[in-house]
Formats: sequence, C-alpha cells, structure tokens
Amino acid sequence: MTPLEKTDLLQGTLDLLILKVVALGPVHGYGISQRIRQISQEVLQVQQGSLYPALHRLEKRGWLQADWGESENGRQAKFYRLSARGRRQLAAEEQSWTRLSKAVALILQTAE
Amino acid sequence: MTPLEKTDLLQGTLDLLILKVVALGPVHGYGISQRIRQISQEVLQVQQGSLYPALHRLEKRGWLQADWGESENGRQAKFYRLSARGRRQLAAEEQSWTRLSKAVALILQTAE
DNA sequence: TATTTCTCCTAGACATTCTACCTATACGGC
DNA sequence: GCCGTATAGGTAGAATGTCTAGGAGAAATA
Repeated sequence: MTPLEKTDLLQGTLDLLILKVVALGPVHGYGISQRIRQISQEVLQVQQGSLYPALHRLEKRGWLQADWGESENGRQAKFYRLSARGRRQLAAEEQSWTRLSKAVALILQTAE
Repeated sequence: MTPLEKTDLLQGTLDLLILKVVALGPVHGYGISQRIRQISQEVLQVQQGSLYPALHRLEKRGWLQADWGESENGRQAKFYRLSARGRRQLAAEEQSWTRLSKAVALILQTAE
C-alpha cells in the first residue's frame, strides 16, 4: 500500500502502540512490528530504525522489562513485557490519545 | 486545563489544523490559534513559537497565501487564505489523518 | 551454495514542536 | 497621563522522535 504521508506513523503514537501490543503478552521486538502491521491492516508500518530505539527508550524509562529467550522459531530474541509503571503509562497515553484525537476530530467536523 | 502530554498537539497534525481553519475563511495568525483552541474546547493549544513558523512553512509551500490587512480591532494583521494547492493538500491530509487515526484505534481496541 | 527470512542493532539526517525570548499597538482602569 | 493586559507579529535554539541507510549473525528455503 502506498504511503500517504512523509511518515508511516503519527509522531508521538509509537510509544502508545508498543505499550499496547506488549500489554497483550510478552513479545519480542520483531514480533511487535509485525503485530502492529497486522492489527492495523497494513496501515501502520514501524521501521526497525524507529522500533529498536523506542524499545530501549521505554525500557530505560522503566515501562518495559526485557529478557532474552527463544522465539517461536527457536531463535534468540528479546522478549518484552509491561512493568507496573508501564501499565499506568499505557493508561495515561490511551487517555491522552483519545482526548487529542477527539479534539482533532472536532476541528475536522467544522462545516465548510 | 492541565496538560496530559509533553506536547499540546499530536506531532504532525498542526499543518492539518491550520489548513482546516483557514479553509473556513480568511483569518490572521492570532485568530487561527484562538479558533483552534475554541473549536477543540480548550484541548488543543498552539504555541506562538509553533504557529508562526508553521504559517511561513505552509506559505512557502504554496498552500497558503497571505495579505496584510486590518483586523476586527483595527490593527495590522496578516490574513491567510487557502490556495488551490492548499485545498488539495488539505483534502490529502484529512484523508491521511482519518486513515492513521482509524489504524491507531484498531490497535487500541484489541481486547486485553 | 545462494538467497531470503528472522532477529538485533546504530549513526546521522530531518522535521516538528517547544520554551523563551523580542517588538509594537490598542484599550481600559486608575 | 500611565500601566497592565490583550492583540498581533516575529526569531533562535533545544528537545524530541522518526526515518533512511547501513551492519550483523543465524536459520530456513531454494
């Protein structure tokens, strides 16, 4: 599918997307990007150069915890899961997203 | 109202918001920020340090045209209006926003 | 054996928004 | 007449986040 934007994501939503996907259960980084693509029906594509720095960022902030393990295919992979603080952060970001996206919708709904 | 985010806006949506507000009729910069705040019910706050560079950017890209005139209060103000290209750009950005925000909503709707 | 897929990673460029400033004029209250 | 606030324009530099473009190794597939 051809991109409509300069970027494949809305800036600022990547943390939210990652936290939400990880909340569904432990996943490794590569799996996170796949799930985001699948669930969004191929609309959202997280580039690896965005994904891994974001994961490290979230881990450093204490929202994710990581352990090395074995993937479904028997390969080494780093599995992420939500910390308690990450769960709170997710809730806050969900609320924030809802609030902001509703506000944008208000502007877009103004009759011409 | 206290901010929920580090930023008052979703990054990448400012151009869209500006184009949409200008599409309602010629406005000066200061008026644009006020309308965005009002229509969004005080949720979206465009800082002046974001607004004016954005206006110059949009003008440079040929999406807005500006003329000096007199504001409602008899002051000098720069009034912006949409060019034909700006109208096309607005349509594209509206579509893009809808597409991306729906995709994010899909992710957020995944049951826990 | 060659290629593709899976999995991790980094560096540097780029764009956008923010904070923090600056300027000037009109208006209201004192 | 003066002072503060609101209205109107602007810039510089920092902070942030995403992207492009690489690199690496191991496993599966052709």
